[in-house]
Amino acid sequence: MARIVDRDAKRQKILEAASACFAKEGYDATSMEAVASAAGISKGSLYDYFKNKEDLFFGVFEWFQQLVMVSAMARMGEHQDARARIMAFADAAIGALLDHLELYPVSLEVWAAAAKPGTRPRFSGAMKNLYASYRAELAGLIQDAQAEGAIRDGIDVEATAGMLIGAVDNLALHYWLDRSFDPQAWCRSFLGSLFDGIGTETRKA
Amino acid sequence: MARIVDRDAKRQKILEAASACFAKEGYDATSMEAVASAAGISKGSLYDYFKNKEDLFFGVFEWFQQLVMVSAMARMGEHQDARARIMAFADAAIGALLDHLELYPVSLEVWAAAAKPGTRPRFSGAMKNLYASYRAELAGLIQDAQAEGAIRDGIDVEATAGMLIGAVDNLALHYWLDRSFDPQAWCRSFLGSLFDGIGTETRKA
DNA sequence: TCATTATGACCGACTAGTCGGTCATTTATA
DNA sequence: TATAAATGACCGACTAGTCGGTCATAATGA
Repeated sequence: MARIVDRDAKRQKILEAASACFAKEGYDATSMEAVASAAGISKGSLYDYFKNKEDLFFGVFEWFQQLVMVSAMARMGEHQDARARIMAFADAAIGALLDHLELYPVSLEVWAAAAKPGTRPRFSGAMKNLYASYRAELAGLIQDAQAEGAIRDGIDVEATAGMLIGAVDNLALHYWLDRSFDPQAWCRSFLGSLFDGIGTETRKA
Repeated sequence: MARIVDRDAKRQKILEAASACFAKEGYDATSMEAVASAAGISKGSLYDYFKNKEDLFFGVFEWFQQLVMVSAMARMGEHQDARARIMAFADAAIGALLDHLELYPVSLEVWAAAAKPGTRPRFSGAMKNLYASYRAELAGLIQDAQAEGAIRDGIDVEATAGMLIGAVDNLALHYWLDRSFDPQAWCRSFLGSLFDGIGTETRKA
């Protein structure tokens, strides 16, 4: 039997196999034996690549995170218009999550891990960073739009970015749960409303 | 030892004790022995009140859900203005979640349970219903506002309600993770932006 | 080139412990 | 005493992580 020489490639393969297991069965219900078997190696070998189960799962989380990021990047195009850039950002984020919807349960398990005392700091810290970076990205786009005169001054940029990121994240969650609506359409429609306002009273300034 | 006569009261007590355990340690890390001990009974008695661990956890979920609902109701006041009613609805929802923030991890565990094959239908179904009812409630308020002329026609009511509910839910999640911002302020500011619009171009119609 | 040695990937049986759930027994009440 | 409630010892199934050992390949050197 050919011996594997590329450790990184093998690590990747394990992460892929593990992500499928974790997504399908959940963290606790996934045994290291099952992951090893899915990756086509033995349990002992698994421990040559990952210190323990938590490390393996954290690796899966990082891998998934990057997968989504890459998908999102690929979906973002060039846009002159600031408003179009914000739309594209939201579209890309949702699209990227939909691209890998079958792995979405991994995120749910990460949240659960962030709630457990043992793994809390590691996972909650990572989540905090992840959301902060998305928020900062969107906040930057909003400020650009303000500079271009497409979005008015006087709005709370942080709050707007935070709420929108939250809404988009939640959208993926609900779509995973219920496929009876079109998340992209919801998001576009909602962003349109946000830009134009849903109220009938005359807007100030 | 005084005999407990009120089975329902005892059930309540168990649910309270169990919710604290599940919130603190997570579902899998919480043993039935630990719950029994926290409730001041023996493990065997626990099984007189709940068929198995999953049932106990589902009971905790329902209990928590109701707790939040009651909190939210208590926070909703009477408002003539449709816009104020929507603001109050969001305020009440967030406030209610903050009232019981220490139990929030239970929600995370419910999501994780919804991702596991064994418990998926039961928990994902319950979540679906829960969000659908919140969405319907908010959609109703928006339609009322339209009827009153406070919100313009032509917006996608379902999408708006869904996105807002998602944003609010996510807000609680992030506040649980990171206490460095004021969720109520974010939400009010965001709703203000949504009513008035953040764009500078003249709104149609 | 070929024999010797070193490397480390790979394996899977094994340890040591956990925990959900049961049930024969005990305890308390009416 | 009869009945209902409460108990906790016990069981069986399961699994994270370990470790001694194997062997294909790479490195070395004569």
